[in-house]
Amino acid sequence: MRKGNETRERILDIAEAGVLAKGFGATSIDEIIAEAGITKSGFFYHFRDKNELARGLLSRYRGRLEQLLDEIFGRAAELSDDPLQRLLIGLTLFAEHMAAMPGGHPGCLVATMSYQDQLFNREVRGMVTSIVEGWNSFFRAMIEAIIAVYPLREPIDAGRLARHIACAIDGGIIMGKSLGDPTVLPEQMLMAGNYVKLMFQPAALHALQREAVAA
Amino acid sequence: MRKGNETRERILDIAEAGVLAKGFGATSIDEIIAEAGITKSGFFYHFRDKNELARGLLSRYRGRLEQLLDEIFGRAAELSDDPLQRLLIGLTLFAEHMAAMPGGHPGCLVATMSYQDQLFNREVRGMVTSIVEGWNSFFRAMIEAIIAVYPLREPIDAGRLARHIACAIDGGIIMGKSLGDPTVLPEQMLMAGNYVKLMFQPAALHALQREAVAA
DNA sequence: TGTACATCAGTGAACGCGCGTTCACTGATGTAC
DNA sequence: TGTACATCAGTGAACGCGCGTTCACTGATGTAC
Repeated sequence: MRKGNETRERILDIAEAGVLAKGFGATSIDEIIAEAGITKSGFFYHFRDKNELARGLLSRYRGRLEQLLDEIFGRAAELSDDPLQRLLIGLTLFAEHMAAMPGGHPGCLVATMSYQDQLFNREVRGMVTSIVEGWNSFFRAMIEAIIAVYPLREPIDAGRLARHIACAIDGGIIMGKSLGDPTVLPEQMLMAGNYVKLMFQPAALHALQREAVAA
Repeated sequence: MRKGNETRERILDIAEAGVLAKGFGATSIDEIIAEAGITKSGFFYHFRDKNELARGLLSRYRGRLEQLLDEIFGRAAELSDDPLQRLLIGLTLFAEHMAAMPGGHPGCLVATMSYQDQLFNREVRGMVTSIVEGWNSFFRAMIEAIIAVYPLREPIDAGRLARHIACAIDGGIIMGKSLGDPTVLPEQMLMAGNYVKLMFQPAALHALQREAVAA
């Protein structure tokens, strides 16, 4: 019987929507089971307690995020060999993907949950931290690849720039939500890409500058 | 008797700490009054219900934020006449202010509350939106002042750039919280300043470029 | 192929606790005459 | 200056509801021999 897994996924879907709309604490088990059409004991068959629901939500979220990033930046890698172009194309595709979502991006589970972390046990809090770290190191690796190809006079701190991209995206999710404006997130993804471009393109201009000085 | 107002402020202080740590829904009135050393009825004397507590929290937060921005960017205005320098100096002072806070910045009330907005009535939700809009238009005004002084060939969208600064800061708050690293927020404030600098400084380089082409 | 047993995917009822809210009351301070 | 009344800043007890969790039980499917 595969029916159990299907119910589990349905519970997670309903819970995720609730958490994104109201926060984890305000999303009650009663509410979830009413929408899922099962009894409370049915819920506890799938999740031993509410912390395990949080874990389930986060691990599924992590998986989906990784898959999405792989798809999008994999496609970007097909379109260009240059690591700078790959990042820029990837961010553009990412922005288009978000813009195409009906009603805008649903919001970032991790952001919500990191604001309610007192509600969780140590294990769940550790998951939140490690997802954020993974998100950062994904962008960091891309930036280091760019640095390897575009040698610069002034060193660029890859960690800072990677965190900046991630922060702009997280901030874009929150602001989009606060303002009820789904265009903020894709716009800010493009802004982050433009920042990276500006940080690396001056290298070309500096070359021009040297020529001008020499002439 | 001024004692009432003092108690009200104490309630708000305690509630604010709770909301930043756990979210609004998870911060109970029982918990607040236990720490404040009053009874539950004492709480309801000051706030007719929990929505009014949210309103009180947000209006105090707005006032404090405005005051802080006035101080910091007022100081920046004393230090330079140039609108670009003012923004850069202001963001640097802001970053230093945040870095100096013991244990890092406590986090952004508005970000937390915008994720739990189903918990509030229409009035409170409107406050959240208007605070975010105010935050954006503050930076927007500064950027428009820069644009007025630094004429550019390609127009820069002041709204986007203003939102980018705000998003980077909000994202920095969240990421700092998730990672337990208080250096992320000041770092990202400086990164936002650097972005603005890069967007305006190429103007000088473009002039060089034209010369090089002409030569 | 039939029977015995195990596992899966739940049901139904009850639990105690903590939540936000209400209500009638009170003692200390402020104000009018 | 004294008295009457009003307002301020709360107290204390009770309310009903919704919450997460537990427990004994069950009927349908899968597996071993």
